[in-house]
Amino acid sequence: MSVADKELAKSRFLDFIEGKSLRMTAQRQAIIDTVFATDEHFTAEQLLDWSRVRDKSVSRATVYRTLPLLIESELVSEVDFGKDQKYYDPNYGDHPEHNHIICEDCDKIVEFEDEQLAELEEAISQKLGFSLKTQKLQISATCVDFQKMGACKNKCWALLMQTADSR
Amino acid sequence: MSVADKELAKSRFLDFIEGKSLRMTAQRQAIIDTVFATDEHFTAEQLLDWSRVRDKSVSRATVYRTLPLLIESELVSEVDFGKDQKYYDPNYGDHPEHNHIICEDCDKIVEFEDEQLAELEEAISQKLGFSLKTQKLQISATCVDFQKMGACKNKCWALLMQTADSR
DNA sequence: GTGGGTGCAAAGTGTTTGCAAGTGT
DNA sequence: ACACTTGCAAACACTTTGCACCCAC
Repeated sequence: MSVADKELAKSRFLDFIEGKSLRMTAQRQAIIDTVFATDEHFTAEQLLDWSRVRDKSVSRATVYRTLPLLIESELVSEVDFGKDQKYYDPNYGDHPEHNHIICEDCDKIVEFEDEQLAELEEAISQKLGFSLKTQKLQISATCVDFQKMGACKNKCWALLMQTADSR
Repeated sequence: MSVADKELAKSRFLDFIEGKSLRMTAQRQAIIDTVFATDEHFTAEQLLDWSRVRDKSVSRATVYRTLPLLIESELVSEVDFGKDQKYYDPNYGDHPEHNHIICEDCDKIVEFEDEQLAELEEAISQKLGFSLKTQKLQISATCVDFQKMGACKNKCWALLMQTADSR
């Protein structure tokens, strides 16, 4: 997601806010700046932590109250990796196709789109008597690192970060 | 899932239990009888209710403690429809391909498999440098009822059941 | 000024767990 | 007899909500 795309997304959110005659507050500002500054998937708790770096006054409640707005405005989407918490994906606005491939070992996530896949899904839906609205494909796999070396760069890094946090 | 298949699944679970030197209790019996008596997807709470019809002494704790065994034995799988609770699928043993199409309105679920889809997923994974382990495709759609009549048979029925429950 | 927004803490919801008593093998 | 199981209720983790104060418009 380029810098220009991020700015576009942010201004689209401002339009959305205005359209519903909602207000732009410092806390919402901090939260949306945070959301549109990352390409990564995040949890509500991470979003809280990161937003607090920008504005210490952001509360957990406000994060949880802002997330539905981001989802309603279709700039962020909920994704479910079968972990306990919900994850949020800030790249949705540009790429509604929404497929993920996840490394079982290091949780590395790669997003992808595929025209042929989309067509096939449409065809299957019709055959079963449904009219496709949205779809979600998740592939669980092992990444190249793991196949070659039996371990993932990503995982080492995550462990290191965790250690740093708990200090 | 035929009656014979269900019996097979049940006996496979008994083997699994025995292999781990676990015990067959009246409560587990009631729970697995319930699981292998349905083709439907269910939640932990539904499984509790249904199991209690067979054996009133089944507790919520036992249901939650038995579900992981069913999953570990690969006879049931967890599915995530993005609702708040986890759902469980008793048809997994026979059909590990595991794709679902769900009506947005009535939550009707149809399972399907597709060879072409499986091949395409494999190809995409390779192209991205991953080695596919498992996959999960969920299509959200509207069912024929809804398209034709703006409402679903299924939904009426569910509402009726709910009313009956609360009496 | 007013209606929406906020933080806080309490309440919810679905799931897990510690414990003392019970039971299959 | 022993280790595995159970029900109960308390504990958990994540999310939502009621309330009194606050602030963007």
